Amino acid sequence: MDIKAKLDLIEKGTLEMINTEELEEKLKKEKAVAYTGYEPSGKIHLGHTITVMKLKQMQDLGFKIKILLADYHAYLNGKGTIEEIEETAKYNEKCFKALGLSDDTDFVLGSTFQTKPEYTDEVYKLATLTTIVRAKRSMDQVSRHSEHPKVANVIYPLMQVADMSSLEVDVALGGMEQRKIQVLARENLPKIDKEAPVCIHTPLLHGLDGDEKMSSSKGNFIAIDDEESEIKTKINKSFCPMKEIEGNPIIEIATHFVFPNQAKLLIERPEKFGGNLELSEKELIETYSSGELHPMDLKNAIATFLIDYLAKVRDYMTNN
RNA sequence: CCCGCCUUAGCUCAAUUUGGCAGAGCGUUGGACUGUAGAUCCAAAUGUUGCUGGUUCAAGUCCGGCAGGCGGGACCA
Repeated sequence: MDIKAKLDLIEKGTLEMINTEELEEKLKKEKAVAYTGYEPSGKIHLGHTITVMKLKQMQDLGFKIKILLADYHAYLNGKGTIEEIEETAKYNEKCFKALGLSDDTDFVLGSTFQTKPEYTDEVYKLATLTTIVRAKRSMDQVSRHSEHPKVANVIYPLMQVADMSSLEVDVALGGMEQRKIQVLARENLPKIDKEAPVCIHTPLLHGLDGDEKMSSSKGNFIAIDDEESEIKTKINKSFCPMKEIEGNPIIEIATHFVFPNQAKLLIERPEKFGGNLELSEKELIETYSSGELHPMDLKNAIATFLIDYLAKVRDYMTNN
């Protein structure tokens, strides 16, 4: 596959790449490193899965994949004691493997390197380069909002920037909520004589309740190891306004999971409502916006799809 | 180190001057209405009132101690 084709593949489904020219250079490298950091989370859900799938795709294209299990970051973000978080990290590692990343994937626990002298030295250097306002702003979409924000909130982004240098990352992949931290890295790493990675941002999934963001703290997600019945119930309870595409979580699941995976979505429908349909992405959008496709039929189709799509994951989770 | 204020349901907060059955909104759950969800309407559930000792027939409320949070002051050779 030529480089142009690889670039197109990587760009597919992303919101932005900063920037494409640099990524092209990275693609000429032998084993360029792509990384994503995740705060250990009680459940790995479809939102996480968007980035994991992108990592998997890049792995297939020859990238070395490093996943940071960001235990200290979670700790700084008030997600629990470091012991609890490390338990969760183990579970998350299993989830990521279940999603199909190969054995060549490096899983790195943050605390294994984030206290080393070279690392803290870089954090301190970054601390002298970053204003408090800038650091706080970079955390707007990432940190828990507290009436009593902690110093931890401004250490967090500095560490994330230092991670990229310590893990020798060529490409940093993350959801759009990471953008401000990533840009901070692009800006400040060169100032401490480190190379800034290419930054790639993927879209955020709306919560099943229609909330801005699917998030484990809000319970508005499909977890990758949810039971079949749970998937059905959750999809059925989901926000899904008739004819509306924008901000519709069920349509988003179709866009981000069905169609990258298969050309058509089978909609099983009783005869009295028009009988079965097989729709391409474009057709789905048209049919749904026109009102010809009822939300309930779409929901049933999506639930069926997800149950099948996540079957391998459930198997892996129970057998490993 | 000193002083003041705060801590009540998952969340935001009520519970007056003067101690008298711990409440509301939001959220959650369930029903009604929709061939989904939401919106709307109806209904329900939920408490170690931060912890602890005391006063009292009776304490969220008064007194003491402790913890956590917030603000201020002091110290600055």
